[in-house]
Amino acid sequence: MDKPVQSTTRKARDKNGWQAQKSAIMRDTILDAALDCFVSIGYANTTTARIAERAGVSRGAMLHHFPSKTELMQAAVEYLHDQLVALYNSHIGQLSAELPVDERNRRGLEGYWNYLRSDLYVAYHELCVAGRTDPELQVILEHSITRFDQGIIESNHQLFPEWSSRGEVYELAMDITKFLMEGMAVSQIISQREKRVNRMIEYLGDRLEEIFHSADDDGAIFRHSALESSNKKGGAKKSSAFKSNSSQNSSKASPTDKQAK
Amino acid sequence: MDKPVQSTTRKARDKNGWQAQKSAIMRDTILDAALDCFVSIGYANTTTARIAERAGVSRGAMLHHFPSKTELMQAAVEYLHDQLVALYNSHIGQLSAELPVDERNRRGLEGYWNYLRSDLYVAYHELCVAGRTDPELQVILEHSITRFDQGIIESNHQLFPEWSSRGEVYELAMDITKFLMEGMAVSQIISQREKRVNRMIEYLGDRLEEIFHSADDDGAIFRHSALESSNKKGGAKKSSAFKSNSSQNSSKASPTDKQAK
DNA sequence: AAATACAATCAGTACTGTCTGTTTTTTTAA
DNA sequence: TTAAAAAAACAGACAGTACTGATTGTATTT
Repeated sequence: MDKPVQSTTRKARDKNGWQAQKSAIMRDTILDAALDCFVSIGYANTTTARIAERAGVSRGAMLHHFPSKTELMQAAVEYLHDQLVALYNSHIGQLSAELPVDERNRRGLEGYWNYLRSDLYVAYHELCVAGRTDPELQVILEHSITRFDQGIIESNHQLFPEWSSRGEVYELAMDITKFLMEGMAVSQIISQREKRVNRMIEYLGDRLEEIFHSADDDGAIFRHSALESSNKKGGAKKSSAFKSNSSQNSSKASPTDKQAK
Repeated sequence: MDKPVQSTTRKARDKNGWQAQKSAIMRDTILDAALDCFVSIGYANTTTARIAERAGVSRGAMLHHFPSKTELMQAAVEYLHDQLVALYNSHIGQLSAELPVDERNRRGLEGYWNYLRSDLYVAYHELCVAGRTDPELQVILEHSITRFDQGIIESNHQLFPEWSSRGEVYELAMDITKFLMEGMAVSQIISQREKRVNRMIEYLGDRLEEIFHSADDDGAIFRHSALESSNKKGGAKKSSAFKSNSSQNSSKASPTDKQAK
C-alpha cells in the first residue's frame, strides 16, 4: 500500500532485489483481490478489470504480472490452495493426537465446521461450481483438489492414528463427515440455521464416537450393514442398490459443449 | 420442434385458439432450452442468444415471448419448480404409507438420491449458487425454494405419518438426510464414487431405521445427545458449541456490492 | 383489419487482450 | 562513484468480440 521507503539500509540487493519484493507483494495483492471477488460477487462476475480495481492497481500493471486471465486464474487457484491448507491446519491440523478420542472428535468437527464457514471455502466452492462447465478451470482445479484431499487424509491419519488400520470404517466415517458438513455449509439453510446446524454436528459427533467404540471391540453393537466387516444380518442385502439409474448421469455435464470462446 | 400441422380437425378454436397453443408450446420449448443450458454450460454462460439457438427459434421470436432476460429467468425458475415437484413426486411422492417402515425408508432414500442426480437438480443447484451473488435471481429463487421445501415437508408428513408427532427427532432426521445427500450430490467425488455413495446411503438408512426404533420405545438405546428429549448423559453438554465464530460469516456474501449492472 | 407471432438489424455496453508510452529500478561501463 | 543503457514495472488507450434490449419489418392468425 504505502510504498516502502527506499531504504538504503539494506543497500545491496538483498538476495533478490527490491523490485522482486515489490513484485511479490503486487502479486499477492492482486490474488487477494481475486479471491475477494469470488466471494463477494461470484466467479462469474469476476472480471480482470474488477480485480484490478479492487486491488487498487491499474489494469495495465496487472496485465504485466498476469498476461492473461487464464494465467491469473491458475495463480489464484494455487494461491487459494496454499491459503486453504494453512487455514485447515490452523483449525484442526495441530490438534494433539494425545487428547482423548472424544475430545479430538469434538474439536475436529468444530474446527472443520469453522473451516467450511470461511470465506476461503466460499471462494473454493465458487471455483468448483464454475469448473463443472468450464473445462479450462476444471483442469486447473483438479490438481489442487486431489492434492488437498490427499493432505487431509494424511492429516487425519496423523490426528487419528488408531483409525488408520480400519480401512472401511475409516473411509466411511470420513466420507459421512465430509459430505454432511459440506452439505450444510453449501446449502443456505434459511430458518433456525444455528440451532439445526448445532444439532446435526452433535449428532454426527455421537455417531463418530459410536463408530469408534463399536470398532474397538468389533462387536458390532450397532449394525453397520454398509460395511462388509459386520455382515451378519444378511450381508446379501445387496449393496448394489441405487445402481439402476447410474447411467442417467451421462448427459449431466458435457462441458466440451460449444463453450463459445 | 416440427410445427403442428394446421389441423382443421379441431377447426373451431378449442377454448383458447390455435395461436395460444402454439404460443404455449413455444414458451415451453424455450424454457426447456434454458434449463438445458444451465445444465450443459452453466448459468453464467447462458445467454439469451444461446437459449434461442438451442430452442431452435430466432432471438426476435423469443424476445416476443420473454421481453427481457429477467422475465425469462422468472419464468424459467417457475418452470423448473413445477418440473422439480413433478420429478420429486414421481420418485418418492407416491410411495405408499402402507409399506413397512424400513422399506419406506430404503425406497425413500433411493428415490431421493435419484432425484438429486437428475439434470433438473443440477439446473436448480446452478441457480442457487448463482443466486448467492445475484440479488435479482435470489429474489426470484427465494419464493420457489421455500415453497418447494414446504412441499417436501408435507409430502414427508404424508409418507411418514408416524414421524409427524415427534418434532425434534423428525426434524433432525430430515436435516441429516437432506444435507448429507445433497452434499454427496453436489460434491464431485472422484474415486470410487459408486461404492462410497452406496455405502453412505446404506449407513444413513441404518441410522434412520435406528432413530425410528429408538423413537418408538423412546428408551434411547442410542444416545442422541443432540436432542433435548433424551438428555440423560449430561444434558448440560452445552449445545452451544460452534457459536464462537458465528459472526465470522458476516462478510461472507455482500451481494449488494456494486454488481455492475 | 387488427392483433399476434415471428424475424432481423442496430445501438449501447462491457470484457479481454494488444499495443504504445512513461516511470522506476537494475545493470553496465566509464 | 557516477552516468548511460537496459530491463522491469506501471499506466492508459484501442480493436475485436459478445451480449442485451430496442426498433422496425414481415407473416400468420383472429
